Amino acid sequence: MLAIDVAIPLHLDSTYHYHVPPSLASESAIGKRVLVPFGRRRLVGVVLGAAESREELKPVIAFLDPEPLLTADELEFLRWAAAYYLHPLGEVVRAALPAGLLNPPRSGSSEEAAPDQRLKIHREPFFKVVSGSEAHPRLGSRALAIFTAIAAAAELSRTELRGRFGETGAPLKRLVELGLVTREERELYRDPFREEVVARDEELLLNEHQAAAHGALVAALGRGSFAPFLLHGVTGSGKTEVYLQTIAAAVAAGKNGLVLVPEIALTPQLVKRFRRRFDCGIAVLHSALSDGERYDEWRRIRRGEVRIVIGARSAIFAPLVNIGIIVVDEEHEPTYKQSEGFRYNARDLALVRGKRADAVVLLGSATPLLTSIQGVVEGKLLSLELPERVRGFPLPEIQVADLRGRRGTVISSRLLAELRKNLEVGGQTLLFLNRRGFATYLVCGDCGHVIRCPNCSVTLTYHRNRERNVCHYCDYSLPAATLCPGCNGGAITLLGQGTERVEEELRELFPEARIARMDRDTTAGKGGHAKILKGLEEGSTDILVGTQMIAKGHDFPGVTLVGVLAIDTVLNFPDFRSAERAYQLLTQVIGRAGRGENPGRVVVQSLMPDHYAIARALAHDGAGFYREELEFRQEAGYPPFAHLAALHFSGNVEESVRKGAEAAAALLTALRRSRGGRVELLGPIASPLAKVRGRYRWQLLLKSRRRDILHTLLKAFREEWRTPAGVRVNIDVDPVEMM
DNA sequence: AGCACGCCGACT
DNA sequence: GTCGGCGTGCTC
Repeated sequence: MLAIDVAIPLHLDSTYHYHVPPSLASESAIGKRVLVPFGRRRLVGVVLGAAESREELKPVIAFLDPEPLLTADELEFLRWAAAYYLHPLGEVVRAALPAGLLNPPRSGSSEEAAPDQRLKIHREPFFKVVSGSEAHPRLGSRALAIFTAIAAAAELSRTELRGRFGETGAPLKRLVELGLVTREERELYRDPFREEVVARDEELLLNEHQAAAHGALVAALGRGSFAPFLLHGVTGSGKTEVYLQTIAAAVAAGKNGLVLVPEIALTPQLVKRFRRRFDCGIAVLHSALSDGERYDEWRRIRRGEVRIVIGARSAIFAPLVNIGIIVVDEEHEPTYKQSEGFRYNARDLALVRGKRADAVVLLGSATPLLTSIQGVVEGKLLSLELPERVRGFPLPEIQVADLRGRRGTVISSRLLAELRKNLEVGGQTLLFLNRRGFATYLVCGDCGHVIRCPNCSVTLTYHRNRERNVCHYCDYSLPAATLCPGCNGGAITLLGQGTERVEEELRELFPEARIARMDRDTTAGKGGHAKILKGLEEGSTDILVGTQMIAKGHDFPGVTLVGVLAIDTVLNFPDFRSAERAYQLLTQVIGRAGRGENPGRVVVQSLMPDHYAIARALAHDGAGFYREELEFRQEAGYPPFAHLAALHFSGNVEESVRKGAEAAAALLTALRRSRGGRVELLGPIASPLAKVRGRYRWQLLLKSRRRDILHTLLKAFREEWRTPAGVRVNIDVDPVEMM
């Protein structure tokens, strides 16, 4: 009897086997969803392949798809990812499919009922006039009007007809019966944005560097084998145009293109440029899509109706076939990393998927990861450089406002002077501060009590427009108290400035200026980003204050002043990559200035203006920064070639999580000894035990120079160590090097 | 993740 | 005497 291997979307280490009753045997296929009994539940899994038949196997209940959702090749890729990230395959598969497809059926629904009822496929009848047919003399006036309308439009949907004629059921039926009109039911895709009309545009003339990069990429496409590139181009150097023209070459050669962007809500301009440039089908997997809309986009891709897919990190799993090129825009962005559940890095997976598909992989950035720079040095990545801004536009002029000895300064006198000047000439200003809220640190002036989150033990941030103290870690909040909860008396002092405070101060300083703020608090709703960015684009905003989201990929030629209020908060972040992050952020923010003939000005405030990450960013000296950072890491014992892995433990009971982590540490130490060492146990790091969203968490950090050894050790750990009940372990493989 | 099985405290 | 606490283990 036929038996199959099924991936179950639960946190389980193994896959499960079922037998297929003869009546269903013809439906069984790799990549289809299958409804199976599991314990006393019924779950939806995915068919992985054939299995050896055994007597005890339970039978599958039903196959849920007429055609497979995933190809064997895609499943192989997911298998690889599951093994590499040491994560259950079923959950990896779930991450790769549109949300909801693997949800279990609601209890009580019939056996045949699709478990994806939430994701209804929309169908719509379309009406077309049969060629050569003429209005029938016996038609009523309504039917005649409808017939004429359909004839004029070539084809009309029922919705369109209803909009014009009201209820159209009877006359349409008659038209069809008379053979004048055909009715065809088609699936309808939901996408509120597709209708947006965009004007075509033409390819831009490439400058010498762009042309050289483009030439190398097209040549690699022509060879049809895996070729990974790093496109290192300064801000404003025209990387996007290189992407566009290279993808155009791939499409012309009959191949498809996949484009990953850090966060699609922040890159509407990039998407628009693709829509303007290409006539072929484009799927955009943006975060504003509902589950249903996302499912529709997914099906368009699956059916081969699109040639180009643009999306955020999960788009690396898009069911696109025949991939010629994968672009990872802003490859240094930390958002490529999924940090919950199945922890993967889409930037790394792009290289793996590209290799499997014999595709060109193009990692683009003005501030690449140190890892990528090292990849170039080692010959694993091919380097393409765009050292100049397009049309020779100059880089902005930068000044440093040294904050040493001026504690508590939010806006230095130098920045204030520049702001005033810029407002006078009608220029726009971006102000960057890496902290939202009003005050980031609340302390009692009398007893010194600090207000902390009871769950996460981090300090709460005061938000003035909500009048609440909020934990930025778990979202816990309290009504803002003016009296100290510690001594029931002393007044709370507000320390540490956030974007809300800066906005308020600016309104006092420049009452006539039009000021906006962009951070997670002001961009919450659908289209929140777009609204704020539009204000800047249309010139109805003079000053925009914001967190790092203002640093990302927009071109605003009107911005002639950029102020960086406190880059030191990034630099002093407790992470060995903090210097790299600071350099990247600073360079990106600086790059927002003067995207045009006007070079613009930048003022950077810092307590550590001489730090190499800051100094090199200010000098536009990327090469210098990477050289110094490499040296620094080698000295500090964090060579860029070290691999890190974190074991995350979480559960509801403090004791079991701590004990679990301790037992894991002991086991890892033992394993390391028996397997030759060369892995360093660094953790526990940061807070030994934190409570986040009601769950206790603990993490262990491992470091090794050899990925294979680290990986073997982690794998052995997964196999040998039994997770205590109530404790969940996630392994975060953070390959600092991964080519 | 559920869901059951299984042994120890307060209830109709 | 049972109802039910959640610790432990299993799910083809």
